[in-house]
Amino acid sequence: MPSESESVLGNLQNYKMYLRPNAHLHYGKPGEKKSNLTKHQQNVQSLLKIMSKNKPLTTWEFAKISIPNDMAKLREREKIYRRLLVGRKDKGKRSDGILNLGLVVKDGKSLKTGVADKYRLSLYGVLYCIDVLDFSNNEIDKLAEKYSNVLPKVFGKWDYLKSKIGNRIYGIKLLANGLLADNPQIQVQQGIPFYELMSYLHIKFQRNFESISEEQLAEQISYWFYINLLYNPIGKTEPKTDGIKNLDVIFEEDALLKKWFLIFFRSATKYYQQRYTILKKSDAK
DNA sequence: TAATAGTTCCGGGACGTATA
DNA sequence: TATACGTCCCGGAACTATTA
Repeated sequence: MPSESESVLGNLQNYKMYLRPNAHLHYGKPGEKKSNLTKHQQNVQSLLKIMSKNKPLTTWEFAKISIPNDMAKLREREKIYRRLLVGRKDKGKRSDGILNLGLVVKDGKSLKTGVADKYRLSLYGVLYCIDVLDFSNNEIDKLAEKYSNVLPKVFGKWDYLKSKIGNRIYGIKLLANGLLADNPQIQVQQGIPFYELMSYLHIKFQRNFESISEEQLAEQISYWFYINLLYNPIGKTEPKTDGIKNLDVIFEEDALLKKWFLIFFRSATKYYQQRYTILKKSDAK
């Protein structure tokens, strides 16, 4: 049950068009030097970084990570973090926190004393970290480990995927950078339905422009990830096989994953067949 | 066992400074 | 200059650990 203080997430187009530029505006852009950031922006980024390395935690626990020994300073830091997350009220005016923008979500409760909310990055928070915080591959690995249950088909299989495709796994950076790859001008090798599948992916989720559940968003991101692996710039290496068989390297030891992807592939095929039939019937001759 | 101290979480506000 | 932010105050509730 999302409360009024939490934001509603949209699909990937929404991320590209609104959330990502908005987050850049408020909390910093990729490649921006740390010295150019306001203190507030640095605070937000350092909190996001802590979140990327941990499971869901309370504001108190986040503060404790930075200040383990000094109670007075710890209380102060806890307050800073809580205000960054949930916003604050000053002279009757309310200003939003990062929970409101959608980079962070509540996930679970701590019952140590009373009830306290736990927080973690949203999927877009994850993408923002990869996009802006200049993560090394090791940091992405760590993030994938902690967020494996949020993005099960990618982060949940991270080590397996890495053993199969190596560094191409970090192609997730392209998505974080806002590259949806649904542009027909992107050139791929013949016989690879890269553009067709990417386009269909966006068609499939277009109804979710304004609102999407986290599970559905994880699906969209996961499809994007595997479709992206089909991409090979022309002239680099000749493909040994055609079409989505290129993904068999990954799928051969994971039948469920293969099935999941094939269902998507077939519904794409069906979609284009139906469209083609409509065109065919309306041909003036 | 009962009092005391410490921890975790929440909230409000004053006030000076930084940012637009 | 209006607004947002940082820093420093404060107190209450509810629980746990320590001490006497």
